Formats: sequence, C-alpha cells, structure tokens
Amino acid sequence: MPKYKEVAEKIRERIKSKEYAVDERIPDQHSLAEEFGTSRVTIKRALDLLTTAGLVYTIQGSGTYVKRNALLQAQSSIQIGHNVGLTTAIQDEVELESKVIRFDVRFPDETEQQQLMINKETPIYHYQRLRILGGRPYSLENTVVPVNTIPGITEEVLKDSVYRYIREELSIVFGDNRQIVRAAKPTATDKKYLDCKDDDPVLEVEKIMFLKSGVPFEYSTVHHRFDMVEMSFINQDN
Amino acid sequence: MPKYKEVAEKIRERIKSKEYAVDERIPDQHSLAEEFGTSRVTIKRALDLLTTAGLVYTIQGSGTYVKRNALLQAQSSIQIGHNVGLTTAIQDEVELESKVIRFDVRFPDETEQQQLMINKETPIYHYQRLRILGGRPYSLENTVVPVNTIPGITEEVLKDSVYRYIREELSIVFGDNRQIVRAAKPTATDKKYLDCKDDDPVLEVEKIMFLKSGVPFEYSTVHHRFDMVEMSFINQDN
DNA sequence: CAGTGGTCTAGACCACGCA
DNA sequence: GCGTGGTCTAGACCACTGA
Repeated sequence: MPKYKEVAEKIRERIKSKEYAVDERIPDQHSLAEEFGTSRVTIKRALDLLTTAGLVYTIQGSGTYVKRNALLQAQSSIQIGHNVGLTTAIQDEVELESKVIRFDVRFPDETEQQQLMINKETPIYHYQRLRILGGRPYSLENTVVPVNTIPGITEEVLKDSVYRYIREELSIVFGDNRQIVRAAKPTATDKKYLDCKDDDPVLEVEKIMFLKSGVPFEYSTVHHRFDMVEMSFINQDN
Repeated sequence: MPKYKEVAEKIRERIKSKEYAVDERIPDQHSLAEEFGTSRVTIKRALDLLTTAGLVYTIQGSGTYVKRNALLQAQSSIQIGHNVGLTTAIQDEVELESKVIRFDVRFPDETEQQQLMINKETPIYHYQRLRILGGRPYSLENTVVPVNTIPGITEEVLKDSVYRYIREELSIVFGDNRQIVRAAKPTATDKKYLDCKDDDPVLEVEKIMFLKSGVPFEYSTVHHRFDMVEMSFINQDN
C-alpha cells in the first residue's frame, strides 16, 4: 500500500478515536510530514483523500479541520465513489433467489443500439429475472447484454449472479454506471410477478453499466416494490 | 487557474475534437510534460482529473487511453462531483413559481434533532412550498432549517430561492448532501396540491444538506409528480 | 528488457487568513 | 507579517505491460 494511503488511514483512525476532535483543527502539514517521516506532498495527498471521503475540509491560510459529521463517514476504510446504494428493507440472513422468467438471444432495437453503442446486427442476450428475498418478490429485472462483450451467459449463470460471472469467470473489470430513477405505475407484468396492487407504485431504475474502458456492457430497467427498496446516495458538491 | 487544470482542459479539447481518438492511446506522460513545458507530476495530476471525469483510463505499464464513451462526458468543462441531477420533463423558458403553503418556527421532533444534529431546544424554521413549472404543480417540499445556522428567512426569501439567499446574502459555502429516494403513494396533501389521482405515485426524496464544515443546515422531504421529475446520477465504481 | 504509469522527495514560491 | 494550505519542479525508484 502506498505511503499516502497509509498516512490517510492513520489519520482516519485518529479521527475515529477522537484523538482529533470534531470541529477542531488538526496539526499543520509540515508537522505531520515530520511526524510521519514523509514529504509534505505526501501528507497533502493523504489529506486530499480524507477530504474526498468527507472527513476533513481545508481553508487555505488557516488549516485543516475535522468536519462536524465526520464520524458518520469514518466507519469504514477509505473508499470514495462507492456512494450509491440500494437498500432493501430486510437484511439479515435472508435467502436471495432469482427466478428466470425469460431468456433469449435477438437483435437490439433502436434504444438498445444507442445505449449499448452497438449496431443493429450485434446480437444481444435478453433476460428477465424476478428477485426474491426471504420468499418475497421484490424486484423485476429486464436486461440486455451484447453477446460479443459478455459471452457464455447461461440459465445457470442467471440463477446465480451475472456480475460474479463477469468478474470472476471472465475477469473483466467494471467501470462507471449511469442510472435514472423514477416513480411509476405498475405494469401488468409487475402486478403478476411482484404481486402489486393497482395503486402500488414501483421504483423504476434504468441503468447502463460500463467497463473500465468505457464500453457499455449492460442496459437494464428494473422495477422494485415500493415498500422494499429505496436508493441512497451522497453528492459531493465541490 | 493552476497549471494542472489548464493542461487537463487542453487535453479534454483534444479528445473532444477527436485529435485523440476514442479507444486509442494518448502520448505518454514524459512527452506531454515536454510538450506543455511542465514536470511529469503536473501531467499526472491533469490526467487524474480526466480519469475522475470519466474521459480516460490508465493501465500501468501500458499507457493512458481514451474511453469508448468519453465523448458523452467531454461536453462541459471539467467538474466532477456534480453527478446527481434532477430532471424535469419541461425545460424551455418556462416560469418557475413557488407558493408558500406553510411557514412556522418551532422546536424539532426527535428525527429532526438527529438529522440536523441539534438538541430539542434549538428553534427551527419549518416551511412547506409548492413548486410550479409553467403553471403546472410538480413538487411539494417539506423543509426544516435551524434558525441559528441560517438566520433571517422570510416569506419573501421563500418565494424566491432559499439557496440563493444562503449563498449570496449570507455568503455561506455549501458542502455535501445525502439523499434517499423512494416511490410512494400520494398523501392527502399531495392529492390536493399536486393534483394527484389515487393511483398516481410520487417520487419521494429525503435530503440532508451540509455546509462545507459538515454542519447540517437543511432537512427536507420532497414529493415529486411521477410524470414530471426523474433523478439521474453517475456512479464511479473505483 | 525497454517503455510506461505510480509514488516519493526536498525545496521553492505563491495565495490566503488572521492578528 | 507570520503561519497555513496550494502548486510546481527535477530527479529518482519501483511496478507493471508487452514484445
């Protein structure tokens, strides 16, 4: 592990253990450099990490301070970016199941061509899965994936985890993803599989996943039961 | 403007103008340093910016490459973090109006105390606003704000923009915010003001806004008409 | 093994806050 | 004007990729 990450980790510990108190100024970069036996640049990089992680903020000419809400974020190791999450109501030791409703290969329609940046002759997998948590259905996925990019998908893979297959079997590295979230009325399919009543809304999430190289490899629209799923995220407004 | 940002900006232009083509390798850091008359460290910082912006990716030992989907992000100037947005269906030249439904001062309940990190004797403003776009109501806000942190809110301010007031009149600097998004059934108030039918869902957004110092200054729950608002965001999964 | 990116240093200068 | 953070350099070493 590089030195700047080590230093950042140590400072994070100090904040967590309240050695550096909330709302207070921490020692200046020169002192820290001396203490940790590094150059000041390295200290600066460490503090930049902690700034992005939301633990501290700096005022030029004044100092570096611990944020009032730092302890909320100080729990886990430093890893920025991981800031969008799906939360399901039930969490503990409940069995996650996937039921494959549909599994085809076909050519993409216009929207799919655009979103996946492929032409109309590039074959895609198309599958629909019902996700079940502790016996209760909670979301219905509709997904298309280019065969060229992610080859070898089988019904077996769909019952397990597609992402695990891509990561572990194909050793492909993920990149960003873009999502759009809406509230929507349930479709006929939703009512059938998610057991929605007529006036039960669904949380609709449209998503494109990219590889590290920027190649889109999955385009999906998921309907979640409104009473079992919410989405949370942190927005860094720099 | 610092040199590393200038360099990043120039490289961004080259990608946008296709001088550096998508999926191709760009010149190595040593050459770029020479060309721009900077040290290699400065080039590295510039490339880091572009990486975070989603324009390029690096493979150690191999080079720096333009991402396949780079042109999507290359439009505007470099500014990361601004990655969560509210999109309203109608955009062009439509008048935005705010109708104040309620405006009080009171003490906070338990949830509000927790979210705003204040005690039960800290007074808060509490207001409810209906937002109207081109004559059509589209969202209903319910907001609480500590009087100490943001003093001087008036009905006049509410009719204009609270954020503009905070930024410009009080010259206070914003920081992060956290949001939770859900689909929900309309409440009686929603039906009345947003003109929702019984089976029209709403998009519920619960939000806490923080100052740069990490002090929370606003806690709100907003209900949006499902057919006028959606939320989009980019997730950097590093 | 040559080329490329990732990290680190010591020292310098500048911009800003604050007394 | 002093102390603080922000930027920059020149040069070094290491880790990794790919021929």
